[in-house]
Amino acid sequence: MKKPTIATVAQQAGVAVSTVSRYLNGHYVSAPVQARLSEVIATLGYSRSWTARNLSLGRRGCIGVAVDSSSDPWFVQLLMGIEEELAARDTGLMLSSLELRGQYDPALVFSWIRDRRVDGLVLAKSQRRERALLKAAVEAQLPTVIIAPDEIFPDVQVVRCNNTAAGTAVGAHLAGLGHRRVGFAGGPEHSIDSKHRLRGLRDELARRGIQIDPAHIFTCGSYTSEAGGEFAHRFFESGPDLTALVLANDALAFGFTRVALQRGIRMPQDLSVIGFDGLPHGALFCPALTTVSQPMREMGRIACCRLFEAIENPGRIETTEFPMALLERESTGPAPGTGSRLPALRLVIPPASPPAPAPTE
Amino acid sequence: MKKPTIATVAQQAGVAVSTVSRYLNGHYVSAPVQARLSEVIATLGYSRSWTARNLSLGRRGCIGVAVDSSSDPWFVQLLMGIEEELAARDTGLMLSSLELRGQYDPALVFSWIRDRRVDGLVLAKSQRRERALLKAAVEAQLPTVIIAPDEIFPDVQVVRCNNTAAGTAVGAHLAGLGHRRVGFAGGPEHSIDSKHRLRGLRDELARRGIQIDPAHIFTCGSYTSEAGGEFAHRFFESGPDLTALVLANDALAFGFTRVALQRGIRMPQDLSVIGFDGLPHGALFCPALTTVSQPMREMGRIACCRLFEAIENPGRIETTEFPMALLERESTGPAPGTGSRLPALRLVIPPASPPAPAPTE
DNA sequence: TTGTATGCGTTATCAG
DNA sequence: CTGATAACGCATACAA
Repeated sequence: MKKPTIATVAQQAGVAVSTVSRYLNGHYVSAPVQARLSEVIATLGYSRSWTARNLSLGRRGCIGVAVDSSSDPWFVQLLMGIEEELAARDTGLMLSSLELRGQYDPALVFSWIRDRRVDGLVLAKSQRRERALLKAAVEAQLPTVIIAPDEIFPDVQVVRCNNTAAGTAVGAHLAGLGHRRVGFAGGPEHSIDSKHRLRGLRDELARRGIQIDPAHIFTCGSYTSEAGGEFAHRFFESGPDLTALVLANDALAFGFTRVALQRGIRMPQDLSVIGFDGLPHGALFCPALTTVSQPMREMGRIACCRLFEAIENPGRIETTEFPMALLERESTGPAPGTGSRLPALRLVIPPASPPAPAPTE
Repeated sequence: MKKPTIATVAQQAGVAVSTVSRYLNGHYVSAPVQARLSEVIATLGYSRSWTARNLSLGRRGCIGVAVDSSSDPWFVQLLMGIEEELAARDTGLMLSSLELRGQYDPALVFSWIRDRRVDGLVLAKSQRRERALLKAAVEAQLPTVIIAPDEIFPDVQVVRCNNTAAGTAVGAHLAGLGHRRVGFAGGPEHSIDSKHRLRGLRDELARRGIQIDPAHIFTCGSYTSEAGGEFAHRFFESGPDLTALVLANDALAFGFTRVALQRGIRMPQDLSVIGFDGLPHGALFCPALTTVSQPMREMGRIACCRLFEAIENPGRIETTEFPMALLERESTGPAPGTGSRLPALRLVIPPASPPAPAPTE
């Protein structure tokens, strides 16, 4: 018993295939025929072939999604949103980690564009090096939307967050806690996100009469936790006089926190630390990382919507901006008050009774 | 200027479309024709339509991948491997998080099966509740492979890890560090993985003359970090006499560690903790979590390979088993030696000079 | 409102 | 080895 096709349905219902097609696509069909068709389709268990439909329509039935690494926890949240929207549209997905094999290799995405292997493209976290990719996509007239680009790209649809406002929120938060000596550690040299986050922070602090010493504006060189860890060593060696440090993203903050903890720094008693992005596993750390979160899932969803709009109706270029939200966890606290902050010796009393000693058998 | 088709190529080369098709699929074509075609194709920039090809071959050109949540860090690693293999085969992918909207909903995957929306299915971490799904797939004769099932499923291809051996490795590791009082905290009640990991651990310890007190075998009820945290509270309330605790996976260990740290437990000095899975971000914690890692990316890759084999040549049922590898990080250490392990008072000396006191402006 | 005929780009079958 | 030609399943002008 073969799978029923549109022809089977037409025959069973005593109408022409084109009528069935129209019915399927919501075009005009008389009420009685409509009823008959819905019945026949149900009893036959018919479902249309998306492959054939796509061929006829000249579509691929799938979109391409490219990102530095598809295991990036930030991207993963995005993917949830993309998945959600895609499921609703019975559309597939092709994934490309630009750094899948350890080094940057956009060849796959270029081939998608060249061969029109996908109906549209979403690029997450595009940087300067993605320019060629964007250019190719625009020239091929392939609908494209970029999410949270860390560089300025004209002529492309953008879904991003308001990083300046996020910086402002951090400034307000830290100032509210009484911090007056605040530092900032940026990511890559030319990162627009870092610049915006810093600007928001600086402006908000300035508004409250607090200046950031230019010597306390650092750069980590990248957005990885490794870079955060390396920076931490440099930071503590130089022993800057700060009560709070803002890192340009969560990954940096993770790496930094780990090294700080290893060095015996108490958080937030000795130093308040805050990141950006709102990665879920930041809540698992001890102390849990205070951060400013992006609505990543929603961003993924909306990016997909925009992309499908563009596929159906090309030409529109628009930017959607989301707010970020302060996620107050445990790594920020009141600024150290009076007295020495250099605890040469600390007393720690475990709250619960730990396991008794192991008998030496 | 339209996109060239196989017909364009045939015409330009002065041969029939069927010849071009054969050439494209690596069938027999005379050398001169071969040369001519490769030339024409290059100058024309021709690339074939996968949609049309799939229609003709009766394929969908994409596979379905289902998992509890596509943001699960374990799955994410798997996805890298899947992505890798898929890219090599120009195949798309449909994603379904079974718990995308907060509750279990396999409807989407059922519809994939019913409508044959995908060429094959990979199910990650299947549990008892996935039985109906598996049954439907088998009945529909849809090629399927399951990765790391936590339940016994016959008649399906399986890619899994050797959990018993992993338990053994943990046993050897802990015994080597001098631990003699070891506890184990399992996941869900009926988890096969938990059982196997425990069995390996127990057997190896027994082999070395160490018994696990049945009272020291706990269950967390699930595999989440929340469950790990809740368990930690119960665990410390009861104050069991242990020097090492093995948790059935990394997520549990994360939750447990956090609570332990909050309670002032030093790790590994007071208690050694170890998990299973080898999630990358376990290395970011302080202390970094010692664990037994699965080669997740490779598992994803191989699962895909098996799936494609099954698609081309159905019928074969085989199980591929991978070894797990001890990943020694910082949360395990020598068992506390002689003397009291109850540090009523501890001295902590920060290794580096922390920031100087903030002046009270 | 419905039916007819044709195209979408490939692959496979079967003669030559 | 190569060339016609019939599927593959659906959408859509165009005619009725």
